[in-house]
Order: sequence, then C-alpha cells, then structure tokens
Amino acid sequence: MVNVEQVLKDHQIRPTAIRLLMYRFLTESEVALTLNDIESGFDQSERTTLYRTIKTFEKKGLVHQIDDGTGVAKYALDRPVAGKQAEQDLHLHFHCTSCNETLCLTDHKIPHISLPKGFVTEDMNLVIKGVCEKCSGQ
Amino acid sequence: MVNVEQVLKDHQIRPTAIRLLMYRFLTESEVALTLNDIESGFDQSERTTLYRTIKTFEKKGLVHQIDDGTGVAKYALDRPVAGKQAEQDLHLHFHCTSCNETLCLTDHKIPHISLPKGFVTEDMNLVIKGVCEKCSGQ
DNA sequence: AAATAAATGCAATTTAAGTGCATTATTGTC
DNA sequence: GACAATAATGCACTTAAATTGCATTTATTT
Repeated sequence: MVNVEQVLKDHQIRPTAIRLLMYRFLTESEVALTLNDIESGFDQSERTTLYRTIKTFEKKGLVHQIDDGTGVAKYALDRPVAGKQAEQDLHLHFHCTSCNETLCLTDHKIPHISLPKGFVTEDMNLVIKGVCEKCSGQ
Repeated sequence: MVNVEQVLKDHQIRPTAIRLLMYRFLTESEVALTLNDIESGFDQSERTTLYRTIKTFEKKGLVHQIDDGTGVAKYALDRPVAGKQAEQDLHLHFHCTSCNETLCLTDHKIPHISLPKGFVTEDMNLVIKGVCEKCSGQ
C-alpha cells in the first residue's frame, strides 16, 4: 500500500482532500480517463477544481495527458517502471475503437527513430488504434 | 502539372469551384493545415463549407487528419508514395514546438509493433514533438 | 493568532467542431 | 436544352471541451 500523501508531497503537491481522492481514483483505473470520467467518479465536485487538479498533477509529473484521436484529452497516472525513470513517458497507447477505452501499454516502448538533419526530438507520442483484447474476445 | 479536376473525379468527388481551389491550396502547403489556416487562405468563404469540404476529402481518401497534440485538428494531402499505395497513412508526423508547424515525414514509416495477445491493430499514429530544422537552425 | 499564500467554487468566456435547413448549383434524363 | 433529382453551399445556431477571472475558503508560515 502506497502512502498517497507522501507521493504528492514528493512531487511538491500539497495533499488536499480532493487531490488525495483524485490520486486514489486514478490509481484504481486501468484505463486513461477524461475529465468527464473523473467528474463522474466524484459525488460533489467542481469541474474546474478537478480540471486544475489534473493539470497540477500533469505539471508536477504525476500524470500524463493522452491524445488518442477522439478529440478529448485523457489522463493516466505515470506509473514508474521498476528500475527506470524519466523515459517512462515514451510508452505507447492503445485506443480501442470498439469500447472507446484508451490504455497505456507501459512496457511497449516507442522504438528509436532517426530523423533528418536538423530535427531535434523532445517527445514522442504513439497511439495505436484497433480492438482491445476485451472487445476482440480473443 | 496534375489535372486537379481529374484527381477529384477519380476519388468520386464532384469538382466544384471551392473544391478545386482547396485542393490546390493544400497542394501548395508544405505543412499540415488547420481549418483556420485554410479559412485564411480564401477571400470569401464559408467556414462550414470549408469544413465540409475537408471532411469530404478525408472520407474519400484525399487528405488525412493529424492530431498533433495541440488540440486542433490539422489536415494534409495524401501524397502517394511512388510505387506504393494504401499503407501511405502509416508515415509519421513531426510537430515543432517552436513554430507550431506540423509536417508529414512521408518516408519515415512507423515501425511494426507487436502487441499482446488479443489486440488487433487497425491504425497507428505517431507524432514526434521537438524542434524542426528551420527552427533549430542546424 | 495574524499575515501570507495557495486552493476551491462558481460564473463566464473562448474556441473548435458539428448540425439543420433553406437556397443554389450540378448532374443525369428526356 | 429543359426538367427533375441530387448534391453542395451559406448562414444561423448548437454542442462540448478547455480555460480564465475573481471572490471565498482553506492551509501554511511567522
């Protein structure tokens, strides 16, 4: 069991009630969540507060935003890979066109790609669209 | 010089004035364009018409939409690769965080990635963020 | 406990995307 | 070429997500 309060503090995030709740909520989700998803997970909550909370998490490196092509931003926890750090945001994402869910394939790294002269890579974003194992029934 | 009218017809698109103009406009652009970019390129034009035109082009396989993470859709012509077809939309895109431009790196294909059992790939989308050769000055 | 700084709640704005419908233009048929 | 049928266009409007302003509340520092 992780000490959520400590995790937030470690990232210079003040552990307020809502932040603790949201962090736990994100922890429990297998898939990336939209702001709407998050909003639905809370009884009484201001959309704006949730928005700013997730943005704070993002800025502080707790979550990453995923653009899966649906036009709505989704967010998922940065789940540290055992032994590694920092390059963890170079994993790829899978978007299921059937159930509309998007998930991190944390141990599928994006292969290195060499670009033409002059191009400097800062970040990479790979989204694979298709049918997930739940929906393909395989 | 390509016969634009014929290109449209080949894709079952009626060659109206606006469509011919927009196709030429897209041809002349090195980078992917937002709807706003396109709108700015025309003197008198209805946003809606341009919107529906680009969507028609997309449906008929003349252009592809690019989601570069800025939250605004961009569009670029499907420029057929000599000798190949169909798999041409598996090239990758580069988004420059300096000039905000996005371009197709047509001859950089997305490498094959093997997914866990049950996952079926239908489409892939790779966007590399960084600094382009114009902005890096290299 | 007071002063300071940050987080929250609510209202409102911005912006892109998309729809409905009447009008206009284009195409196919006679 | 005229006419009917079909599609494209223009304009107004709606939807939905993202984002900001500001007053209020809560937490932190001294």
